[in-house]
Amino acid sequence: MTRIDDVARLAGVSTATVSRALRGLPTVSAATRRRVLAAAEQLEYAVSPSASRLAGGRTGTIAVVVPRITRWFFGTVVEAVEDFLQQSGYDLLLYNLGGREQTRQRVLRTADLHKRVDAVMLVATPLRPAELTALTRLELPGVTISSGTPVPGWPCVRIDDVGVARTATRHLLDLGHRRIAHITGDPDELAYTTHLDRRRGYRDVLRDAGITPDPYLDVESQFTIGGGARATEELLRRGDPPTAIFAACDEMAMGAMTALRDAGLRVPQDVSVIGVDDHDLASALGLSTIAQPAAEQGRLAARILLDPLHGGPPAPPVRRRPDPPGSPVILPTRLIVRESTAPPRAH
Amino acid sequence: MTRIDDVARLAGVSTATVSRALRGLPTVSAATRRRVLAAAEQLEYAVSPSASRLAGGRTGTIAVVVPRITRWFFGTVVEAVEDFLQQSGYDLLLYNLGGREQTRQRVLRTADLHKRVDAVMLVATPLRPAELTALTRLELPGVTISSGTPVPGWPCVRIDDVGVARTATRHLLDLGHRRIAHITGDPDELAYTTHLDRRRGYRDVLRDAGITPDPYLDVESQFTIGGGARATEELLRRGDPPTAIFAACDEMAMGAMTALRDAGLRVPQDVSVIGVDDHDLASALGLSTIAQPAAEQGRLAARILLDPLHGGPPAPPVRRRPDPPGSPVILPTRLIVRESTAPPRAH
DNA sequence: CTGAAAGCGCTTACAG
DNA sequence: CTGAAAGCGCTTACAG
Repeated sequence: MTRIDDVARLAGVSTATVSRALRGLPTVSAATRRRVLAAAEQLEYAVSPSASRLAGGRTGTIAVVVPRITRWFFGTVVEAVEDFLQQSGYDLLLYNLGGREQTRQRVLRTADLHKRVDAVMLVATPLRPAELTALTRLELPGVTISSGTPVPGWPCVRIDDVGVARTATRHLLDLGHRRIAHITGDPDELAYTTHLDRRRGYRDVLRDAGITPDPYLDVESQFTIGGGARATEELLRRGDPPTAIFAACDEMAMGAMTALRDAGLRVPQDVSVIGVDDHDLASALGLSTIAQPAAEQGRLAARILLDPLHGGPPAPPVRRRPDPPGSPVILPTRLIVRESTAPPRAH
Repeated sequence: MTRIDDVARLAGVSTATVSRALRGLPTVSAATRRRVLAAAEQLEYAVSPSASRLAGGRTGTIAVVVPRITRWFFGTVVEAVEDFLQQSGYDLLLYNLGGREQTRQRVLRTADLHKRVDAVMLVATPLRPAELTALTRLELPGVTISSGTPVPGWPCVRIDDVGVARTATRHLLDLGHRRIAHITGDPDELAYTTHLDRRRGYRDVLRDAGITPDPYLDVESQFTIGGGARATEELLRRGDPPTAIFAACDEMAMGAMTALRDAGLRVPQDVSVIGVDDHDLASALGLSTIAQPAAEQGRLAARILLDPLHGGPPAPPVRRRPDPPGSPVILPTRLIVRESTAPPRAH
């Protein structure tokens, strides 16, 4: 493999100059830069990341932590982030927690993390108090997406989860529903707030309409298709089924549709169903939903993260954001009405 | 951050000994090892990957290249691979091609890759001749999953795509169908063989049954839900619809079910549908399919890749597999009959 | 705008 | 089983 001194020799300059020219630093004359680039091209030179990182103190790598890459939201976010990082010349180090305690500890072993990446993106990953303390002490730049623990100094990109639930529930009320159930996920997980926020929005709107939220119509399970199915079966088992179900995500809504069908109930004639996300399959299934911009959240978070990291043209390594940002960036969501929601049948 | 000499000082040994003890090399006395580990623990020492990589010549990183992480098969594979690598102490560098020429070039810029990772896993990513040549010259260890270009010296983990198609088609024939359509994906992509293999199995079985494959019943689109829907719409537009559709993957099958429903046709009463994968949603939708072990393929491929990489306990860096493996490892698949396939209605 | 030299934090022969 | 020393391939003050 060609090294930097091969390029330096061919271009007739020092290795320091090659380094500067290749990184686009402004302190290199146009003529010299041209010669260096030509030499590098000719020798098919690629910088050694290990050497560059050791000498420069930057890793050029971003850690992206997600609960489960196979869930629609996280896959979509990662795809968008990877795209952005790739174009910016950063590597993406993927951590898929997958509910494994061991992985979790490895990721949040902060000394490990600190020497491995320049910044961290935490997607819907709530932190335990000890983890938060350790991470904060690191002074690594970072960004969070979606609900989770706010990390001091880290910007946050998300949607308005309470608002989303309000919109969904109001849509069902507007159609004339009164017995509206809610199914949601992950009660056992850490300090997730997504399911709490969405439940809050649901209850608030019911109360505004003069309806007392009925605990019997509120079932927790997992944020998956199977979780939605199980929650719905539980709902049906309790007797006196609702005329509408607000599922905390589309995957759960799909599970609900299946469980309803299996129970001989038709959607929307017998029971209306609405979810949250606008999953790829939602339109195929005719599922009404509150669309959230997943890719956009990933892209924006990546942009925010890299912006201070670059620290301007001469790119001195910046170890933390100059101005710790305040409130989260809230991206808009919108109601999409499809075939899975309709007025309840007359009594 | 603590460095190796901090640990050495506390333990009262040289940095060389710390290095050996921490990596578990056998040439360290038990007592010394204990002291080193205690010191490292006490100082919360974590090795610097950059320094270690530069000095050791190994990156401890595996590149995983997938077409689109958001597609079921690839997400599931990546999750399994990440799990395995994580447990083995390797980092996973994710490359999501996403049809972007630019990313593709960056990934397959071999000098870049060589300095960045110890090995490569190529998932369903066919190579252009120039890419194959460059990659082969690198002498990097690697493994491929699913169809794609065989790389000399790289093992391959996959399923029998021809066999899968045969089983699916035969299932439809056994039910009594004669007008069986096939919808598949990615004709524009590079030298994919998946769609070719599956088409071959489909045609072979038809011919065995004395049926001449009808090009009018064979539509190409994309390997996605939308692709399946579009292919099916095209099929219906051509008139005289089939009584059954064999879709090259479950996502296309789901799109087909939607398109059929939109056209006022019922599944399976009017048209039977079968896919390939056993996607998470397949059982929810009652979709008959040929199940393939996606996670298992990822896990196995990771194991194969790391096995020679470790090269035994003393772990000297091995640059290529000792014995270039021969034929691919073929994992079993199985027919799962659900509600989307049934005998055709009597004429 | 450019170069010589030090240094980033490890691992690896080599010697004992 | 252990240590002293060289070296991995860059980047960064520092000096000019």
